[in-house]
Amino acid sequence: MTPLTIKVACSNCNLRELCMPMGLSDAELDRIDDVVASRRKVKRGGILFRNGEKFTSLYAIRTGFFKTCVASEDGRDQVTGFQMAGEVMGLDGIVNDYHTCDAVALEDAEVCVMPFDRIEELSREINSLQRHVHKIMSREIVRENGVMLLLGSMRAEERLAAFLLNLVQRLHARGFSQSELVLRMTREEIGSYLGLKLETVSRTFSKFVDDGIVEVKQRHVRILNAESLKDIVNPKVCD
Amino acid sequence: MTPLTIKVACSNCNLRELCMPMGLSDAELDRIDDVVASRRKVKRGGILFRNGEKFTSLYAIRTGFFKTCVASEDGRDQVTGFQMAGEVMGLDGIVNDYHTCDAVALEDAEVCVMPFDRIEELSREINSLQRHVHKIMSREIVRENGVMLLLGSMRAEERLAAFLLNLVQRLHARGFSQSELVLRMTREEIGSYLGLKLETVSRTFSKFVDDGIVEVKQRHVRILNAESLKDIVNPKVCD
DNA sequence: CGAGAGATTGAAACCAGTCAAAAAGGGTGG
DNA sequence: CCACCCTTTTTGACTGGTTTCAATCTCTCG
Repeated sequence: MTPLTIKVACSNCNLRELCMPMGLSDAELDRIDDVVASRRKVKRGGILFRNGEKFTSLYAIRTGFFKTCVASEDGRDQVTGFQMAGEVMGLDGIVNDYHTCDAVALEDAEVCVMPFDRIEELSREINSLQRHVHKIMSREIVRENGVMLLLGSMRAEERLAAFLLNLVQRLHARGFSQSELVLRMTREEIGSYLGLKLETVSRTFSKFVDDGIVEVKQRHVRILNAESLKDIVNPKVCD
Repeated sequence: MTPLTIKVACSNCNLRELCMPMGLSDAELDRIDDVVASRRKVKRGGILFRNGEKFTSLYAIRTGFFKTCVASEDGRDQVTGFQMAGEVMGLDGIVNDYHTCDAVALEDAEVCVMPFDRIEELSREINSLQRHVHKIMSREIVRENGVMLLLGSMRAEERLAAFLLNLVQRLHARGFSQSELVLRMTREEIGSYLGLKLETVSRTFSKFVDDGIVEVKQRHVRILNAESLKDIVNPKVCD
């Protein structure tokens, strides 16, 4: 007989190869279970944390899909990232003890709440956890470097191509198709992330369809020619 | 009599309020001195570390001024930041054990080399150091969020205004003037950072001069009207 | 003093933005 | 189950900010 309730724990989470416990031994895994204080469900459109809110915890996504966005004083805002299962949110809050962005669920979601003081405590004892926390933060820095390159020097087609390739690659790492994906976000949110207007995103999708590179039906995208996408991102200079 | 050589140590560094040892007690300060393994001088134009190089250490700037830049495969590159005294470089290297950007000195510089395994070791023992390391990484994430907002949604004038205000604010924190600064980088490097061409940077400077907001003489900039700059960055919506 | 890197300025081209209208979905309530 | 409303998406025409290309100018440094 299976027990009625399965223990809330990293050790039996199917994301353990991707998420916080990555690279930990079984013994260490048991100890990290204490870090996950609780789970929290967030409905589509719901807010996990918002700009200005007190920072207490990091959040690991169990299911669902999020966007994070920052806003300037005059109301402009910018999507800074899209996060999926196994990814960690909330790192922005550490420096000033309050969050500097909003985290919004783009579909019904569930996250593991990891109080940061517990993480710090435990990572003093478990070297591989300490290392892992550092890597997660460093990975975010490197990711943002890439986005800066994209925003600073790419044209609309290059940005959208890079975006699609990145999404599909991350989905593939989670066992989904390499060529098909369902966008969880609107054209406007894609545009905000890529520094483009929603009309430009739409037009660029249409162009890719005309060129036979992708099929698009609303939010369903099928990549017909990944090589072309890669060529768009990194044009080969021939001379 | 003063000793002939002053010990290479955080405890007698005039940047200790700004740099790695920030917020540590005197006792802890003595221990963190061990982290700084050595100093390294980098000449103007010299490279501290480059993309692909093995990651071993973080670097705290003692004197001088750096830029960091990433490059895409097809040769495009993007300045991801300008760093000055007391700021830490190399965080990008943690995640994959090699650096993913270049760090180039824009003037003769000296850095403190801090082997990362020593930092990890010591931050297991000294809570405030652990916290500080986390804050430094988080600060970099938040900074990059701000740059994404800038690159994604601001126009040329807004970008340059934000850039000048940011620079002068950081210089002021280091005891320099609130209204005068010397740019250590070329128009092209500013443009790369701001996602603009060098001509656009130059034109925008000229426009600010015409508007009486700044005086510019080559790399010397005097801010005549900081309020105007702030208004440009955050236009007041009046309705 | 001359050479070369860096900066400024002008004119034309172009990519993305803006404004506007229409089409396509998706969800809700009768 | 269908009609209707609202959000999202697409497409067109036009505008405008930035880039591109080119010429000139200014400093710095050997």
